[in-house]
Amino acid sequence: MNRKKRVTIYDIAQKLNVTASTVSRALSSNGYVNEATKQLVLKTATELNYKRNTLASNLRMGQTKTIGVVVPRINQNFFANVIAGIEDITYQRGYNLIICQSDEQHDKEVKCVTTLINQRVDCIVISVSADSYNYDHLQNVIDQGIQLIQFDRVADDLETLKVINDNEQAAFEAISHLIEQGYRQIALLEGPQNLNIFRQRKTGYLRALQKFNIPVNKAFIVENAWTKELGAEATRKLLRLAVAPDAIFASTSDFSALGVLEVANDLHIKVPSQLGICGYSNEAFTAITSPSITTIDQFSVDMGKAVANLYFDELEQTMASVVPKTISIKPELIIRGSTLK
Amino acid sequence: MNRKKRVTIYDIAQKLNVTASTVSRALSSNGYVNEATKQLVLKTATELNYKRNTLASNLRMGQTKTIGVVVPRINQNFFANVIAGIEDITYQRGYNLIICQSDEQHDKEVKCVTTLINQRVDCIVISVSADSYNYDHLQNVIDQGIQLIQFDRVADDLETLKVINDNEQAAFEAISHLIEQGYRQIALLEGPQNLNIFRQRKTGYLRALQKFNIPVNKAFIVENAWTKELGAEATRKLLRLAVAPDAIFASTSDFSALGVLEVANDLHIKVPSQLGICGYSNEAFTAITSPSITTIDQFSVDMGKAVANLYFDELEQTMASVVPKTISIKPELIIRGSTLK
DNA sequence: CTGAAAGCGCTTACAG
DNA sequence: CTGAAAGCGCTTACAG
Repeated sequence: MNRKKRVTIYDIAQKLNVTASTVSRALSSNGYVNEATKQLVLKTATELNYKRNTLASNLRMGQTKTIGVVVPRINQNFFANVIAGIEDITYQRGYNLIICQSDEQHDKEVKCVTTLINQRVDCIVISVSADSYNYDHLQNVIDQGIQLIQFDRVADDLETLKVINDNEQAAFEAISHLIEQGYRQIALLEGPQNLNIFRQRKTGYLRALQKFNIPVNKAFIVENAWTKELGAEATRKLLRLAVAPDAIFASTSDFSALGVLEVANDLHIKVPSQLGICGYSNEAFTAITSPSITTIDQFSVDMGKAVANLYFDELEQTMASVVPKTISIKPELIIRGSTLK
Repeated sequence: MNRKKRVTIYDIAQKLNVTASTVSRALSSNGYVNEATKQLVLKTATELNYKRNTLASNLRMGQTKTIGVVVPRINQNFFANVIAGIEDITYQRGYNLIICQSDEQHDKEVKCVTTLINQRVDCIVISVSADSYNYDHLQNVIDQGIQLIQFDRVADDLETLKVINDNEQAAFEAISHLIEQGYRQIALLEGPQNLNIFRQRKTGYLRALQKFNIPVNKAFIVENAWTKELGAEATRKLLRLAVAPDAIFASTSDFSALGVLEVANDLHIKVPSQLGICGYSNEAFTAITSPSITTIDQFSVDMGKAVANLYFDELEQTMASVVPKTISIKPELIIRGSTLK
């Protein structure tokens, strides 16, 4: 380690013939310090290019002003946006962010959480991975007295602060819209049902069909059509059915919806007249396909901000044990060419 | 702070009637410890749900195993991918990442860097903001004895480790391709020239024209057409020229190229026959527009991995002062419909 | 208003 | 193989 010797409060103290206590008080504006001394300390600190050692400070103070974030994938649009939103708020408050990605693997997620606990972060913000099979590691966070906020993909049973999208309502509105446009044979591409978000979207789908008295056709519900490729594959199968769907709700993602669109184009099936398509997430590309794709905007940056604000709001009531609380953000159906007959 | 008292090595020591020294040695597998004692310590540690306090450990050890990353925007595809790449490698090495975004603002960038210095990160990885006007803060990093790696947008003069794309060559190849396709009136949408990447792309553009003996038309070079809107605006102006371009190289980004394409479509100008379009970055959407857009892939995830690997490789030669070194990644021209006559 | 002292939780040379 | 002690760089009650 070619680490150079760094200047500490002792260096400043020595130079000014005072003690470290005084320097510390001057630098942190904590406790009484003679104004003249204070100015002198401040001046000397910049002269010597002093940088407070946050490590030592944190260790002493028992808090790190750091929030740990665990997401399945950093470079997935939705999560990147949530992180940006969190950063926006936490930065203003002088907090740092430690970011980890679980790569959708439960084991890696557990390791990430452990690391964050070891780092003594003040709060852990998490959206669980797709193959999560238990939540002991999250319980552990709570047991360690670290704040825990879940967002988007949450473990329902765990009583924590949560920020979610109203997925059920969004799906309900999407399907209602399809029905109003005259579609009747509506297929659902669903995601892993161990994730709350996909369960909820399915519920919204079923609720809408029920409301409009449209029978559920099990052949129309395709499991795990998450990617573009899987969406395309599912579409090919669906379109081969004796009674083929006249609309497909890719509840997993816009990528999946894109797969649907590409297959439709390949087969010269006209969208939206012969086949309606609705995606989920409002990825940038949905606006520029032809036709453009109807989708659902999740307000991801706002979601991140809500997460961060929740932390700061709940922290104010510092001593009190945290009351579980869920903030639900209402997504918005963005109606575009792919469903407008 | 409802922080609970956490279990420390002293708690374990007390329970086992040994000292903290022994516990520490057992936990870190450092120095001699009786195998039986060691197992006992390990067992007790898990029983008590002990988590090492990384803060204290780092303070004592003088390193944090943490890398700070500063990017203009976390939720920009390119940067999100680079971060994911960095994370992939650093995670394997047990390193943490602290992420900051400068929001393209020099002042915020300076603050981010200061925070990271205070955090005593072992290394700072940065891609500078668009309005950077000096690099004192980066010099400061070096002065503090912290490793500095620049990537993509770098301060050329600063002698540090760098990972860059060969922007000039990429632009050169893109323009050469356009010329080979028969385009002769090639316009350039350029980005802020204080950023090296945009200077280099311009150089590549000029070099290609020169090679093929095509005179430079100053009216064809449009400053600062960075976004979709600005790209569109620039295109409208360019197409109104007495001698209008027959191809546009949106060297700033694919978003800009998308703006070009949309204007062309609006004006019923045929792409690629009447107008060729080339973007930069290989954003996902470029593959699915119609026509699809020729662009340049930067291998962003690989770039992130290269950054991280560079850190670990140079660290091995620990004591030696770091020799400035630049790794150049060769981007790849992705030829698509928008330039294939 | 300032100083002396203890302590945050760890690690590690030094004895034994 | 284990313990006693010092120290990483701060902060803060307690005296004065």
